[in-house]
Amino acid sequence: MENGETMIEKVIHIEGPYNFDSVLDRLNMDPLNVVNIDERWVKIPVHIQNEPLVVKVQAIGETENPSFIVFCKSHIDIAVEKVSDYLQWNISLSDIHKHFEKTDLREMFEDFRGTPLILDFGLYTCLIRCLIHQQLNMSFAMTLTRRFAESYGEQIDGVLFFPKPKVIANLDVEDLRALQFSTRKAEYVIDISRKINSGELDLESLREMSDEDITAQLVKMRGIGNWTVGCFLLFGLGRQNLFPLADIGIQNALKIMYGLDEKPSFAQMECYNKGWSPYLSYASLYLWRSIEKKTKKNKGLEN
DNA sequence: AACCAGGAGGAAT
DNA sequence: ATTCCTCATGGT
Repeated sequence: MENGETMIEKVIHIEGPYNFDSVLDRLNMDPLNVVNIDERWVKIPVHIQNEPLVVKVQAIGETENPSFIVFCKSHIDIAVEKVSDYLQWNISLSDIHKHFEKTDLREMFEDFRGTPLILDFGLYTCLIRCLIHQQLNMSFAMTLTRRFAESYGEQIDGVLFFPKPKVIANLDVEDLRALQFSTRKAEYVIDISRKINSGELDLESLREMSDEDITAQLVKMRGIGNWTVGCFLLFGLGRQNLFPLADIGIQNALKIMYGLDEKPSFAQMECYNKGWSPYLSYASLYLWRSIEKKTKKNKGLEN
């Protein structure tokens, strides 16, 4: 991109509302992502025919009339397809906003209008990130993820590509313990990587399956519980009707929203969310958004 | 300085 | 089928 090699580019228009600045804001919370808030772009690591390729996406439109320029060195059409999936450009947020106008999340959806669900950059990436995030505060979870990616990933054109299953499959528990993983978490991550590497677990094949079938299959594996499958379905596959009951963030958001003295029970949560189906994932997303703290970096950019 | 974190597994009921 | 305990370590 900066090295003089020829770039191909393509302009994409999509249906609004779609607030790309909120996307950049979220991506920017993860130090692994290469984001420029002022110039409104992000560089996304994709694999095309097993070859790594950096794709830069820059916004040139606004929330109600969103458009982008996509830049990369080759395979522009496949690259656009990939980033369309990751950034969920094919999902109509106007329908979803219409649905929530009739619910008690109305204000929240107005406040964050056009905030799309975005996916992790790859299914393996998503699954491992979910595993690492289990029971950890966001800050430490990011630290662990960063150490993991920097230690075993690959840096290409200034973008860090997430480690491949093959590399992690060959590690010992001690290697991840050295990064301050717990022994258990290290075992989970390595075991699952080995299963993927050996072909015993094929994440791509899950794309065709129902949420229920995927859950049944994944929960059997050591280290993957309901919460992790929920996150995988949501941030890996972009399934629209997930509501992670066990998630402390959702619980805290509901507690604040309804002015509860304690975190809500599962039964209460099921009761609140009745009207939000079949877009529970978006309810979850906006609830998370409602309690997100801004990073120091973003605070500095306000006003 | 306790208590909690965008949980999960295993043992003890 | 539930309830309780442990795991590692950083944040608050």
